[in-house]
Amino acid sequence: MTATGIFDGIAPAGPGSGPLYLRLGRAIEAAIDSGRLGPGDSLPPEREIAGRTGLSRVTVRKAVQSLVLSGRLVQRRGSGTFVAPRMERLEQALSRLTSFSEDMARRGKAVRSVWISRQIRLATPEEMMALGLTAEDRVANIERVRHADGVPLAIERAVLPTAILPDPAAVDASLYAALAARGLRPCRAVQRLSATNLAAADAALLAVAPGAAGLRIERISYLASGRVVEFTRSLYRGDAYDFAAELRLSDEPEGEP
Amino acid sequence: MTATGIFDGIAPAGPGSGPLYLRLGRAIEAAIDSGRLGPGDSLPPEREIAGRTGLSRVTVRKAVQSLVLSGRLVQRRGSGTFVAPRMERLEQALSRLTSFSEDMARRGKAVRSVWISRQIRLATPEEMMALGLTAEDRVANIERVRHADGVPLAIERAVLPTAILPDPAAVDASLYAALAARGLRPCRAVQRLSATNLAAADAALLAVAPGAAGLRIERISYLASGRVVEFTRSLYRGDAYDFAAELRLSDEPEGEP
DNA sequence: TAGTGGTCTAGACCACCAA
DNA sequence: TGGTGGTCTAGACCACTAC
Repeated sequence: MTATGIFDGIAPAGPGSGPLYLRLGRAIEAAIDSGRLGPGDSLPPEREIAGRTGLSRVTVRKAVQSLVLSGRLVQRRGSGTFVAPRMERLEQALSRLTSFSEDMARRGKAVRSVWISRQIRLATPEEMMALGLTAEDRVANIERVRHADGVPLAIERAVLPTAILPDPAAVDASLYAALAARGLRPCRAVQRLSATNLAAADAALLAVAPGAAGLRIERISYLASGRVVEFTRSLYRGDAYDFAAELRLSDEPEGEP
Repeated sequence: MTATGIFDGIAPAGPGSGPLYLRLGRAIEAAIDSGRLGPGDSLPPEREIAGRTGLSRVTVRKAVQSLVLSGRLVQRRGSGTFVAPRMERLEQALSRLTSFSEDMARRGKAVRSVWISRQIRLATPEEMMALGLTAEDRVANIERVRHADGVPLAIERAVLPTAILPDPAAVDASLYAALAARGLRPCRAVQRLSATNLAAADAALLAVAPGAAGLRIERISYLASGRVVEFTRSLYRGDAYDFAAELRLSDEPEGEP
């Protein structure tokens, strides 16, 4: 379906205000919001939009780019530009220490991991800090892209002391399962979340546009003894994940117990 | 300071691989990482970079734009392009129900709120769902930009049943203080976090580039009685905030206690 | 007033995909 | 092979800032 009439009133003399690329962007977005363009529908070729609106192709591309960035459109070279399919957002509790594999299994999703790296190497200064190691210590480094039902959802880069995980190749689908087999499953973790624009390389791994918003999560996990188990830096697709947290009013002053 | 020699090896015949705008972007980023360009330093004008590298200004702008998006550069029209100042990241606990004002006061920050809107209006369908209202019910709508030490950090859009807050104009610096004065301070809340690219309007309110990553937080707060107090949708600057959460292994099935 | 970033154009070539 | 998006250019005008 190629909606007609969406591109009226964009021309320099037309109504609306502000830069032309913003006006065109709003017009396309309105067409999606109103349902005149539905998920999977194709937009006309950039050259045709340019012709119809009287704009240059550069300007059309600038308008489209902003919508690609915000995840409303998808572009495929050699194929076309399409309205992005409705993305089902996955919700994850922020207070329970679960593993990705178990989490997805509970939802009935087919999990797949694409390995980026699985090796033993020296710890970086940041990792030494997090894991409490020295410059001579080595770490098991595990990096993978997590998929659920074929959709890449997250990049996970974990480092563990070799004392905890001597052989990273032993990790199959679930890191926590491998740890549990050794009796070293963490029972507590501290996480830090922030939002970031995905760099080109990470964006490619997650099949989103460079610069798309992602959730960066750093997690340090501990055994009951207080020993550090893992230091994991993950990048989640911003359009695919919701993290849920429950807050309680605490009158106690902050500080170590 | 205007570093020289940063722009070598960018020309079409030069080394490196991939699109020219990516090569130039990497070169500038490397100059920042290596310290040859420090916070506050200015880049040469776009036209000069174009001249030195043999690229067109459009290509130079594309390279610079990606760094502006990721927050490494700041552009000021009529003035120039500068390396972004180091941003101090604020950390906030995700398990404690605190108010922005109190949180910042505890850190010794000067808090300021810029009001966007303060009104009584009908509830939208989404707000009816969240607050448990009907189509006839009205809500107090409070929208403001939160600043700490002069830096815009978050956009906060709260709606409350008029039964809870009959007069939104009574809210001064702190919403929670106003509620506490009426004996209606929430003691529990459920939050959902996700990452998103900030739309142009929101980005402008937060003084970041359009498309920059932001953290979207939806919060529904409750009284001890279970009555809903507020439904708040906030957008936090991705470059300014870290949210911290502690996770525990829970073997119990999920559900209400 | 001079210089900066912001917008816009017309046209070109390349890489990729589908028929 | 024809059409699509991806990259790139040279040049123009505007809006704003600093002086």
